[in-house]
Amino acid sequence: MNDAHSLRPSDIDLHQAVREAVAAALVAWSGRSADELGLGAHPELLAPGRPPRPEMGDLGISCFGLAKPLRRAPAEIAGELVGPVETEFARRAAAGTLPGLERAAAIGPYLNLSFRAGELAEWVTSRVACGSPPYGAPLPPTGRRILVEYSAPNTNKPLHLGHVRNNILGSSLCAILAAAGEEVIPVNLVNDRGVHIAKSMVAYRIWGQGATPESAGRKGDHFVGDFYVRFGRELKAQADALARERGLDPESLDEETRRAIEERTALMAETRRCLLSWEEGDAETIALWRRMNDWVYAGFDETYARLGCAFRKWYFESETYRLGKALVEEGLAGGLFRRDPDGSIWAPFEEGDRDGLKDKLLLRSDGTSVYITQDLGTTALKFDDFAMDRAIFVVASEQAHHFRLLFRLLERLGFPWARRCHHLAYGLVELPHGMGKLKSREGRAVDADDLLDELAALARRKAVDGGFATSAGVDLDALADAIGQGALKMYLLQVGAEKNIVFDPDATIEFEGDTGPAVQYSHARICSILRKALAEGRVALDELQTFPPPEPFAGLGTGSPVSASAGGPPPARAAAASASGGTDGAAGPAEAIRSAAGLRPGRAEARLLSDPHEKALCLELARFPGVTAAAAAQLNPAPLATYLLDLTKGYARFYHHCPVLRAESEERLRARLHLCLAVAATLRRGLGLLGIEAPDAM
RNA sequence: GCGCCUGUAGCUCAGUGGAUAGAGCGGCGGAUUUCUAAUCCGCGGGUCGCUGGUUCGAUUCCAGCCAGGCGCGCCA
Repeated sequence: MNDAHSLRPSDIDLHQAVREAVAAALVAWSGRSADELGLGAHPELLAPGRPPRPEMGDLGISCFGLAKPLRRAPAEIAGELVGPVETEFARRAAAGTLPGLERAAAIGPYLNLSFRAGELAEWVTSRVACGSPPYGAPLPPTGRRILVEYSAPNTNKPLHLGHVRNNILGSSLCAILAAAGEEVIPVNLVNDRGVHIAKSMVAYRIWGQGATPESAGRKGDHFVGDFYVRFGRELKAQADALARERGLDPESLDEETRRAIEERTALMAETRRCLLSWEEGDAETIALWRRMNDWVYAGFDETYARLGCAFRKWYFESETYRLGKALVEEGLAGGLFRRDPDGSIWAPFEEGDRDGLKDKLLLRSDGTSVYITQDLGTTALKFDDFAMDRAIFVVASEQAHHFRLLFRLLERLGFPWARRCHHLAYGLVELPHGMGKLKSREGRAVDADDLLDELAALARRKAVDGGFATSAGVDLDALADAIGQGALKMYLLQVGAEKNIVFDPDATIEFEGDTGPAVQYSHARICSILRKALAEGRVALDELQTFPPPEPFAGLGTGSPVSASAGGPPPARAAAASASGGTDGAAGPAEAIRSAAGLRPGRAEARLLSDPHEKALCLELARFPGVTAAAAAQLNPAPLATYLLDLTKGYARFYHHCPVLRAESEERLRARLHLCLAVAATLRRGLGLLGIEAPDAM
């Protein structure tokens, strides 16, 4: 607890430490308080940036913002600040809280700082491994609790590409927030009732002939999805026939007419009967519904485990769809809503509402609820369950309007937490060439499992063709899946959530350049170097500093309600991370690489790191705490994804210019090993926050 | 008609109220037969959609316009 309070970001974050030091120097020099200078209100005023050319300095501070409070020209301020900054940095370097300065210089209105390379390397690498906390490990608890709802599948069909983006975004966000010290509660809200489920059930009754996923040898969610697709096909046939009976051309019906005709088919009549008997609690119908949903959950379980998604709690629409009615009645009684002559209840919005909202139906004339009614109730239920400080809904941007309405209505109903709700919208995943968006109803969706399989197969082929992963004991299947997912996740997370993505299933995903596998590859090569160093006795195992390994955020939960209630064995692929590369036993060097990420802190060898590539790499490492903090603050994994690609490029340059095992001296070898380990640890932890595995060998 | 999102290199995308706007892919030319070449180095490539405003300074903020996407009272 005390540690949590005494820890400041500047203890591990170089940029923060620099900002604080410059602020102190500025206060001392100007004789004004930080508040007078506007630093309290705008701490980013002194945020260090990167000068355009490396020879100008490692970090630069723009003095434009100081011109006004100091009533001096920016270039003058920069010039006069050089001395005080040097003094302050010298003091802090002596205390070990900052690396020493090699040079401080004003270039125009910029105050540019260069560190002594060795001290920078020592400062950064020791904090990566042994900072409190080390890079990527969870920061001390903020005391805040954040609920993140994501995935939200339907139980009539398997997950598709749209869910993949949602799941990857949602699970990564959970990991990033947890690393920032937030208590994260990942939840799933399953749409397990309604017409679409009834359609699958009707189709199964007619054509299923008592088959099961086991008897059919089909994954449960696909098994059920097949019946949903079959229903759609048969429905179209029946509707076409009906249309022809009436002398209409089935191919040229407008949507409204088609729907009207579909409603008159025998299949839809059966579907309505099914829905009704479900609502009445008919035992046979409920039993079938349970059975089919359990099949689906078993299938989801596998896919979630494979993707690394887990939930602390599952909400089911079958249990929550009646909620919200009472809130609407309450609002009506309180005069917030109005009842129309037909009995329907509405939330009125003024003409010219600030969000452009129009009157919204809350209860139909027959008293049944609509989508938003149940969401009102479900959201209230979530706050009752967890009393969280924030609720984040990871849902496609198509529903932005729905969530604006939802939050406004909750606010109107007087819930103080309504303002703490946030819709994290993400763009569509579109197919190229006007193939349209990925809706399963159109039967053209890219299936999630197929996609993962295809990527794994592609990665496997590349590994085999390229002569990779040849060492004995490598689980090629697990490795290929880790790489395929690495490619997919980095591809999706690199792009801002708000943007639509064009996804070409044929082109799939690249493995070279700015890609996940490139990052994984760098990590694997570092592991390889360390393995060799250990094997050759260049460095001893007891020189490794161990601390709890940086596991990806596990979500504190279970894969699915099925395994939750059954308390079953962990999903088959849950151990993929540890199966994906190590060639040694648990106590061997590979295990040390996994669990240990750095040499002991403060080793003098780090001071030998003076090559420009080494320095550049250290500067890149130093950005990590700030980047993860920004990702958490913005609820956006993208900055972290691009950072890891940058770090990878920095490492690759170092790798090609600075031999490690063939360094000119043993001291230098150790120093470079130290740096490599710091990079590997940072890559590993960063990848973990994106839900990407870091195999030890590729 | 209204609301929200997007518009940056041939393509896919980063980025920022400030220094000469970056990366990957694609193209071209290179790298002591490697600590794993899924790598590295070099070259070429830009009216940051258009117009105006705020500012010492705008690709970034504001307004209008253009183009594309998504949505807008009984689907979820």
